[in-house]
Amino acid sequence: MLQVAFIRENRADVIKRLEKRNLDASQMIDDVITLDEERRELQTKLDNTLAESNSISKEIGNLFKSGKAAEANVLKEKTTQLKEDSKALGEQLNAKAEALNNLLYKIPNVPHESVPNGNSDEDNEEIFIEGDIPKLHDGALPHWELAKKYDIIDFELGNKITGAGFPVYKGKGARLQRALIAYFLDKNTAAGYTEYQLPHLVNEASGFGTGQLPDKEGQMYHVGEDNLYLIPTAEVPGTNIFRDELLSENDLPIGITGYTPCFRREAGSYGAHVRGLNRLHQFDKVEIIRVEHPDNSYKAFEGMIDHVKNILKELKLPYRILRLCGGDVTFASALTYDFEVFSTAQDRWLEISSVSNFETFQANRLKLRFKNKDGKTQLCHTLNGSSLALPRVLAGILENYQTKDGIKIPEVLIPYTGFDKI
RNA sequence: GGAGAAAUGGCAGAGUGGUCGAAUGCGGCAGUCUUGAAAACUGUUGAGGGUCACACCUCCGGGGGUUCGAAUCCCUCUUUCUCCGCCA
Repeated sequence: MLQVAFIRENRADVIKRLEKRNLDASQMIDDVITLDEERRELQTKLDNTLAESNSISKEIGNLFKSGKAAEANVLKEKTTQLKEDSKALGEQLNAKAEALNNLLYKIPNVPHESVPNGNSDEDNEEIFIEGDIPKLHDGALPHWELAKKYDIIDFELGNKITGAGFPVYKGKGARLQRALIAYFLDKNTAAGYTEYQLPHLVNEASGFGTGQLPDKEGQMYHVGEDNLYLIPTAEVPGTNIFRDELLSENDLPIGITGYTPCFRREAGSYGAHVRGLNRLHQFDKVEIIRVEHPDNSYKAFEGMIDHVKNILKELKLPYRILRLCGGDVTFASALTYDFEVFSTAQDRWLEISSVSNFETFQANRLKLRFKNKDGKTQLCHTLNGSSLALPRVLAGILENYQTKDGIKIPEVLIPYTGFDKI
């Protein structure tokens, strides 16, 4: 969430920049400022009341010690009213602070200046494109047909065991999944990221920390009995490592990577565009997460982009990079670049990675701070990106690498798969 | 699952009703010494709110209570450790 002090000091600018999200935030921003003023006023009143009763208590202590019990008892009566006052003020203050917080939770991050205007994914800006789109033989198939033809992914079996959106990978399909995970992790660790194995269920506090709660509660699977959530992305456990942390400046930058399955309810998405691997309830992803000094976060962002580019280049997949427009950039993000791979047999682009800089938006919620050179505490910047999400990369490989007599395996993956053709 | 113990600053660890935001050690920062570094010595060093700056307020796992006054007493929840049981 945004910092109140930042909103207060940059009121007009915040409103103007939020307009890029097609959001008129002026009312909310003004409410924040008013609520904050009221909150501080109550706080001062409460503080003064408490100060008075603290000093009386001290006096009472001294009087008792010097044997003046009668005088002490007179003072005791004075504190009764103060106690009532401070209780009432405390309740008002809590209510005010809660109202302020609830409002702050609803205000999205301020987009970076480079974010283009726009309403939907159609307004995203293509900033880079690379790789040759292969000419496929006649009768080239979309990946769900290929999966059946070569018996490497069984969607119906997943339906039987669990339900739609939980595919079963078999034989070379399963091995290819494992190969991709290992390959991605190796690339990430070679780039300096520390590998983590993270929990696949998280508690409520973690859900709030990265902002899935309270808003996107319906998108996560919830384990009611223990009040835990299945992670929709490794970002959640990975970033919550740093919840309530006060780092030293020397600790930065931090880069971690981890493979996890991801679970998404995807309530409300149906139709032809979700066929096959295009949209699943459970899928695999290797994530990269960075904690950065604010001065360095955009440089780090570029570094992450280059890193993902390098992987796609090695896989020899045709891809493009989009700078998301104000209408499409996610709630917590200031700047997001999406990577899309061209799926030749479907004749469409598939999103395979999304790299974002959240600046201090997540860190403010997480209370992730560092002590700067002057000894002051300051919020860190957080960033994350997929490196990479498996299913659509797999779709891209199957479709782009298909030949009349089998699917070739990208060269860099052969050491991981142990075979060069499906 | 049963029995017991515990949760304190960046970390370790004292503190059982007022003089405690909290001893001590480590770590961090600054300085002295040194060609430089290390060691040693000296000083400094929790977080949040509030203020131009002070003052002041809050915080000793979370929540509630007793009391004029709570890190300290009571209730409750959570977590950790030890022993027993079960077990990949």
